Amino acid sequence: MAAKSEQTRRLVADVALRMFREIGFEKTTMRAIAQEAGVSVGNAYYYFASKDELVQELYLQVQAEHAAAAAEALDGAKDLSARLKAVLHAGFDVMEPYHQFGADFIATAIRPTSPVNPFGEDSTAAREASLAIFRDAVEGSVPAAPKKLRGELPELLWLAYMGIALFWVYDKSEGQRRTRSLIDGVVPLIARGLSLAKIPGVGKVFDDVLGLVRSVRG
Amino acid sequence: MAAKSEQTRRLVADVALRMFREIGFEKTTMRAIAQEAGVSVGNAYYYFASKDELVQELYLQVQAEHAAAAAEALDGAKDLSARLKAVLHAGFDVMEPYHQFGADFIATAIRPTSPVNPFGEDSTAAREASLAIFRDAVEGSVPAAPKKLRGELPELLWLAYMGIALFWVYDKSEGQRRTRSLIDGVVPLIARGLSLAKIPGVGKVFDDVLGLVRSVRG
DNA sequence: ACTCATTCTTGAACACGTTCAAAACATCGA
DNA sequence: TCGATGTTTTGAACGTGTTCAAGAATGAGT
Repeated sequence: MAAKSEQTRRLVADVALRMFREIGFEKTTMRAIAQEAGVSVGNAYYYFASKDELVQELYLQVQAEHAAAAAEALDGAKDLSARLKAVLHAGFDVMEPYHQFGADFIATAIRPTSPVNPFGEDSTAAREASLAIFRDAVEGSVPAAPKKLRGELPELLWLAYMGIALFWVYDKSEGQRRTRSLIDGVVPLIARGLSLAKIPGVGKVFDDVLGLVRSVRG
Repeated sequence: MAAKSEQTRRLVADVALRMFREIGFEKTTMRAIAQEAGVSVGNAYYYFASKDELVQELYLQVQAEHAAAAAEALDGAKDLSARLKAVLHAGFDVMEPYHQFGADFIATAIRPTSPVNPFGEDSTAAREASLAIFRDAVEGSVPAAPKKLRGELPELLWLAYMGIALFWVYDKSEGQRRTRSLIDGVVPLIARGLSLAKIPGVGKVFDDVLGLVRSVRG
């Protein structure tokens, strides 16, 4: 019966995620997870090859919630600024309960060999899902973003999102309001910056930036 | 005799740094360092409170080398592009032997509590030294950078340097030539971008970016 | 009902970073 | 020379993530 197996897996994952949230990454030892879940340590390892894989589980869940929250928040937002803010704020709303966990998460995630690494191969699916959120924000925008930028824009915005997430991890202000201000400040600037692409002298530079992005991505 | 104590400290640090370079972060265990240095584990801990502090030792050394190499490379470079390239390439020249180590270094350094965290308080001195390199590059530039940008520019360039360093860590191409291409591509774009600040419509956006940077830095 | 292969579960064991009480050593004033 | 005081060194011990040989439970085929 596959259901029983899946049940144990979910139990371990749920206990781990709750402990991550409530007592943080370091205090959530594999032994503590196992004990709390009423299984042996080895059994937890049967379902998750490493503690990192439990972090990945959290990553996937947060991302699914972000996609759902973003889709809802995008409803009714027309211009790019509003849509970007919607998507970004939705992301940090979802991440809020895990703020204290963020530091350890990033330390894990930034390692090239980590399954959670957002640039790595192991998380291609997760990255695509995350990218799709930004593609959605850009493509549904009225007025539309400059045509020549539209292809690369979601990826660049996603990259900016990673940067803001890093800022958020370091943000010790209550409720991370400094991160919220950053979003509200930077998004209109991005939108205005993009509108500059029409100016001839500026457009050339934009083209070269895009060229560089393309050549470097390979 | 203070000399003997300092001698042990240097011995441990030198052995550790060499092992970091030669066999990487994980294989360089505290026990291995101690054994190779001919001291006990506890003795290594008497001088370095954690493995991270040995990483910090490496960080300081690499940075001192960077400052020296940059100063030399800046000699004779006049315009901002040339000076920036000089400084950046000098940095990665110095870091080259530690490339495989880079991933673990960044995972350590990105943790807000780490003594090596480039944004943290423990490394204010190190960050200032690193910033000074970029200040030097900007201030000695002929023609000079736009006046209104000159204050924040070194900090922004340093930030870009951190971003390129992250790219470098992931760069698996031989000799990290993709990172070198990125530098050669992005630097002229930065220089050209800055020259756009004179265009009225663009200048306003620049001003707002600077305002945001200032308001967020606190 | 009885194999037998597969899936699941266990807990002892390993190497690691780190801590700490105790020992060894050094320095110095009397 | 002798103790007293401070500095340096030691190695066993702790808790951690992870591994693994062994056993228990399950299920399919006869």
